[in-house]
Amino acid sequence: MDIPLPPWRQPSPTRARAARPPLTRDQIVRAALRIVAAEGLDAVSMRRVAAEFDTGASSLYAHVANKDELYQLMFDEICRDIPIPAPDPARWQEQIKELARSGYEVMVRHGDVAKAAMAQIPTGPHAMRVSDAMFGLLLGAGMDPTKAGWALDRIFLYIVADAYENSLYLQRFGDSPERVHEYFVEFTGQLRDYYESLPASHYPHLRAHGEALTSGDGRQRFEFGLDMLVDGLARLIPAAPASE
Amino acid sequence: MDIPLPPWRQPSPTRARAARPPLTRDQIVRAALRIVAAEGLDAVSMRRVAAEFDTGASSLYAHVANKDELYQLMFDEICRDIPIPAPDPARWQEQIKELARSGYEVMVRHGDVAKAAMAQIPTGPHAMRVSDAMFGLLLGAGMDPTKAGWALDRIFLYIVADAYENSLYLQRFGDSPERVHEYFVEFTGQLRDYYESLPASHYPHLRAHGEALTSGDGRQRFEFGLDMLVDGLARLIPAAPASE
DNA sequence: TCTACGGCCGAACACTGTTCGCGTCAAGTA
DNA sequence: TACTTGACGCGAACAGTGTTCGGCCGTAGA
Repeated sequence: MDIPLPPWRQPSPTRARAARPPLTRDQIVRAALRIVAAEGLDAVSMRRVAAEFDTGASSLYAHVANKDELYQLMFDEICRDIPIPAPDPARWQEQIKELARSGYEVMVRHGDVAKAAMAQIPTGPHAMRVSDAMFGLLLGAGMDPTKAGWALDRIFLYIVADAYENSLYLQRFGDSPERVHEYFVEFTGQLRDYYESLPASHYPHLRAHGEALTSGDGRQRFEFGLDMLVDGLARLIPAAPASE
Repeated sequence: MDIPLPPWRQPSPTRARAARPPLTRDQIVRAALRIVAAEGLDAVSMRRVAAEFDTGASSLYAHVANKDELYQLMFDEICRDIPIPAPDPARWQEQIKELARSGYEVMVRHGDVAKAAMAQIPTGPHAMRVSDAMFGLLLGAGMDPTKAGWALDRIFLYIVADAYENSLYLQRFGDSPERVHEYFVEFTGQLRDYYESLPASHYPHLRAHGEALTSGDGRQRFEFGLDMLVDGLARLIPAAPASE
């Protein structure tokens, strides 16, 4: 039973079980995020992630319950990169916008992880840190806790939804990030032409304002919607003069 | 060649090619919507839809380019059910909310078709009819076309995103629609307990307001966010006193 | 020293969207 | 009336997917 192996039959030439570092959740999550950044979320399959460690998909299931949990872990890992501002109640509107922008930027930078974030109550440590900070800003502005909780929910829904929508556009426009802008210009041009070619009898307003409907890029639109939300919030502060 | 078939070998017992009505896009789309209503969007596979006509998946590809186009057609078909209010500029805020509520209701009623609507510029005839109406309300309120276009975009993003999130919750809570409410109550209860069990050193605000954070159902939250958006909109009307 | 256990992993299952190519039926043309 | 053409119907197959099963092995505990 203990016969030494002949030299031409080593226990798999050099690599197999030689000095394999054991898998960990963190390594798996980071590998998945690497794949998202390089190839998009659709490329993140269990087999693809496992291939990053020269192994099969089933090896991952010892560390991660299923793909959904992997998504949650990826989202939480990303939230680590969102900076938290020190609360300054006088500037609460601007601070909410700053935090929202940070979150949006992080999501957009990490491609379509936003998809994994939709419809998840944030329960990871880093996601909750961001939630707690935003909630604190709302409370500090003088809102009652129930409305602050709803506002928190709505603002995050907006951030995640926009980031998700954005990622779907990028995905549709092709894989080359440097060509995205010209594809975008071409696409909005076609869309404007289409609106302007509609019969005015059926779609009078779309027909008349094709130019306005296709103006502005993702950032401008995000900012515009953020203004809408925060301005609407100002009405909910009981005794404050809404804004300066 | 014209020998009559022996009685034990009829041209497929009774049903096969007897009097098959030809497939049409409309029938396919309606069958897909039937499946969504009964079994959820995840059950809508090409094979499943084809099975509704006792045929194979490949038969559908003569009428529908691919699954994405089928999704778009389903979404547009649903938009047919959204009633369009006759514009009354004096009540523009309430009318925007009515139209938004109608859209939300229709999406929620049709389960997770909202998923198919995210990141789609609406180009179907019925979807554009709804867009044109909402755009008209915004213009009628006195907004300049560019801002009205952005507002249109943001409002629909909000509606679709919330409906989508809602459908994901329903899906997660199990298949029985009558049990959804009690699952919801149980889930929010657990979530509240979880928040209240957090270390106050790390998450002071979440810890302190678990009750407030888990209050309100989907409708209340949708309405709250809608108020935020429309109130924020009121600031953009040049010479109007914001509201009555 | 033996035994248990937890991580590793190939194979398999039941799916998915989509394509290929063969049939067959209906309408148009000579 | 005979023939051709073309569109639709559809079984089979391809390349994927998430997940589970069962066996393997190396290490840690009794």
